[in-house]
Amino acid sequence: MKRRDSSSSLRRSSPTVSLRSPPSSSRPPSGSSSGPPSLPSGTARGTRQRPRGPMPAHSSSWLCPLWPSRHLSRHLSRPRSYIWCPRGGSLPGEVAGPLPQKGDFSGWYNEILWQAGIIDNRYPVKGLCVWYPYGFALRKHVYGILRELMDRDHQETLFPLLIPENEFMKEAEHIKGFEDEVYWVTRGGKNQLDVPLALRPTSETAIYPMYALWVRSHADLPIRLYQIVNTFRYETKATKPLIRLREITSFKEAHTVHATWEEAEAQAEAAIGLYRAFYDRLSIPLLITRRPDWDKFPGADYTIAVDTIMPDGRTLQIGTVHHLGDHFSRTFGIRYEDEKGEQQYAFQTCYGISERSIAAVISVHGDDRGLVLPPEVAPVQVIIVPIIVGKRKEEVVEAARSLKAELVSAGYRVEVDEREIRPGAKYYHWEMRGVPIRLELGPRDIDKGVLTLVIRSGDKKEIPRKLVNSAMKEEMKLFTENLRNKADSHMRNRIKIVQGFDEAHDAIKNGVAVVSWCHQRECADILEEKTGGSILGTDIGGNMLPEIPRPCIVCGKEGTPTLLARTF
RNA sequence: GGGGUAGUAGGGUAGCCUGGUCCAUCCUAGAGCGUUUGGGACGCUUUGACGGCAGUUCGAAUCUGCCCUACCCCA
Repeated sequence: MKRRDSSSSLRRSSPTVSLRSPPSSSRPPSGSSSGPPSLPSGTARGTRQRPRGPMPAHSSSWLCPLWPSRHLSRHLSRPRSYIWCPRGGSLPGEVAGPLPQKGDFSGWYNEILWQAGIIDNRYPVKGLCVWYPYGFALRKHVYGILRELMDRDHQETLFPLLIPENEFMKEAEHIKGFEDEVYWVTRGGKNQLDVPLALRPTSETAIYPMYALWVRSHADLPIRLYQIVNTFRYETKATKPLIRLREITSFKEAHTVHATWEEAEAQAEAAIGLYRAFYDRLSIPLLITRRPDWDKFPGADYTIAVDTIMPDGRTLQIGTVHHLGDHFSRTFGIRYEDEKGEQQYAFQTCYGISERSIAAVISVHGDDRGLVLPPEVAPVQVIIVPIIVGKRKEEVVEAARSLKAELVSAGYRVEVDEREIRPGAKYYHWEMRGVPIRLELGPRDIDKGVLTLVIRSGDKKEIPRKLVNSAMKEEMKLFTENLRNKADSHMRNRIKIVQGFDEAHDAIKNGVAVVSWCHQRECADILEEKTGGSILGTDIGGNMLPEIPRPCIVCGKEGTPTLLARTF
């Protein structure tokens, strides 16, 4: 069975996994006397051991990532607003091991998440990750866009993490889809629970019993709610940070209720519109397809998914929209009284986006030097690097700070890097973190009344100090446009319209093959086997694809444009 | 689901086949001192590791078993 997205909700089948808390007697003694600096070496290793990956180098800043470096606090009193990254000044990785080339996507991806301070995947439970402050700031801005879009006609809510077994087991298809990957809470303290509690793998079964209570009349409809929560899935395959996780930390799931099937369909369309808008803001091009029947959400009438193409040519599902029909409303008893006074079952949709959206931002835009972030979501949009030489230090620092103040009041996220390291080291540091614009300010610039401006894409120029505000606005707009154009053309180049199996097989080595397919399962199986790819679905995005010939690539009957790819 | 490779300091390696008690080295980081500063500064002193559990043994990083974890390939 194919696995598509750990994030936005699909299925799985079989036994259940019990979560067992360790007997209290086996709990390691808490490192009572050990001071803060001993955490990484002492506590962590001694008791729980942390086998994976690189470790941030200096322990005190790992503990207190927001603390200014010692040198700085000693020489220059600096405001604490600095977005400080774990491991302080220079990263071990930046010097010891350069970032792998993006051509080695797997190596590049694993390394950049750590080096750019996004997440640390060395938490001692497989498949769980920790967000670094910088990564969390990126998440905050990305999800800020998502919230803004959702809030236009949805309301945000919060439902519990735990779902009682009896509710979870109500919808047959749904259970079959998830039961193999559900974590179960079976004990409270020393007592066995009467009713085992599932950690939500997705929240249909948490939300719909409440919807059954809330929905009374047609006047209550439509309901459009969403929540941003963590969800848990016991993935059995290899996990991958932000992409295939056992704890999805950032699942935005929307659940709507409507009077008719058609209204629900219109809502699904609207949801796709929202996701288009969301990814457009992130400059990420999309493929939009209707998933084949055997690959839809368990319990849905149909599923529409949005994917993007990763640098290695594989596709990543970064959002799904499901029309649930009345399957769940029948099992959970979500009924309303219509205008004629008759009880009717409601129709529902749900749709989700996860931190895969952030994986996409990182992967689609990043380059050999590190992250490249769209200005709208960059935690730091402008980094000011004071060029401090000898005697004019105070003057330069003051100039940098007042420049920052000016830009901050204009609404930009700006930092001054006052660390006592060489300017070049700072440039590399902030390039790795994807800061769109760097302003260098030294004695020579002050004398000339200019700033040296460097775009993350590489261009360098001088701008008059007085025009800095308008220049920022202009440069960021240009930068965003360039990002979008580059990503778009990159994607277009990876989509190939093909006629035969061999051609398809070749095309999916680097991207997506467009074939014509007749919707028959048998033909799909043959197609997938002969080409080594998976069917994403039938194209409904359209904007990327020209017309293609009609006969099915397998049987020759009438077909429709269908996307075939290697998937994550 | 199947197979492969590998876990030694924060990161990268050596040592393992042939067990021997100081686990070596490179980079980074922490503590300390000094010199530096327009594209990754440097010198000296110092701190820090054999994934876990069990077994074999006088003795285990090394041999055996189980577990955990990571990466790669194939359904």
